[in-house]
Amino acid sequence: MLMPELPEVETTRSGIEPHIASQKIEKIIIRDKRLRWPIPADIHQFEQQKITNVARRGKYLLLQTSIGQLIIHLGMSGRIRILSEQTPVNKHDHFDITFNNNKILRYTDPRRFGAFLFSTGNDTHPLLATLGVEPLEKSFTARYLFSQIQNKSAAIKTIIMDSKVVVGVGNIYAAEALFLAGIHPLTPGKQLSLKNTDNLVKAIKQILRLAIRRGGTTLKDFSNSEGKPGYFVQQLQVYGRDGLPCFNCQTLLTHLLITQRSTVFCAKCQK
DNA sequence: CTTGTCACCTGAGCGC
DNA sequence: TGCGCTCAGGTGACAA
Repeated sequence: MLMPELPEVETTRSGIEPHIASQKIEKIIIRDKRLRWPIPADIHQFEQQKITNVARRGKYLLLQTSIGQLIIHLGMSGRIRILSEQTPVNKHDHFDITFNNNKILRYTDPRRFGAFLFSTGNDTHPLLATLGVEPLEKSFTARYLFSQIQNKSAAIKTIIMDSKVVVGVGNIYAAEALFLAGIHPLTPGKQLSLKNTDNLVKAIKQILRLAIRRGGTTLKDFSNSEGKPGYFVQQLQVYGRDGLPCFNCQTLLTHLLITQRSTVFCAKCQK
């Protein structure tokens, strides 16, 4: 099973949007408040509020209303489904948001690394305040990333996974983007040329867009009770392929730990 | 400021 | 059949 990265979160966002946009929250049912942070008791103030927008910032899902927004993070094993009200509750179903159209948004998360929080008024939640740029927006340019890596000796893989620099690039797509760009994951940030930085930015955008397109087709059953995540596995070039031949040059792929994260790359294609 | 390390949590997969 | 071990990983907290 793979973790929800930005493409999976975006696919979830676009999948739930038609079911809950403009709907009124009837009730918030909390079965286990012990997520990464305890679910705040006063989150119930969002009951009777209408969802005005279903947005995403990085890997955070934002259910917006006129009094503020509900913030959902899927962590590593979180999943959201839209179900009918009588669907039986299973282990790890930690909260429901019920709507006046008789649908419920059910959050399931075995590892409880996710979050269910909120902010009110015009406040920016502290978790969202320090986030960097969205990788798929125009503001994520070669020049921007180049300026961010100038004084950094950290591995480029670590830098692109830093949410203060750019959001939504997790371990899987970081490895894939570096392969696509032909860049060695350990390259110190400051050593990247502007040209290589440009290649990397393009690779990140390309890999995320492709994954979102895939998700759009393979995840579309997320709203039924099976809710099987259909990820991007069949497209992965390096992630999880340690010791297997590079699809490009047949060299056996190399495994490395970079800041405690498993990293696979091709020593021949990535310099 | 940067950089590195750890904790949180549970299920899957494996060796024995 | 089942026990115990390791691994997976987003991200905040904290140390250096």
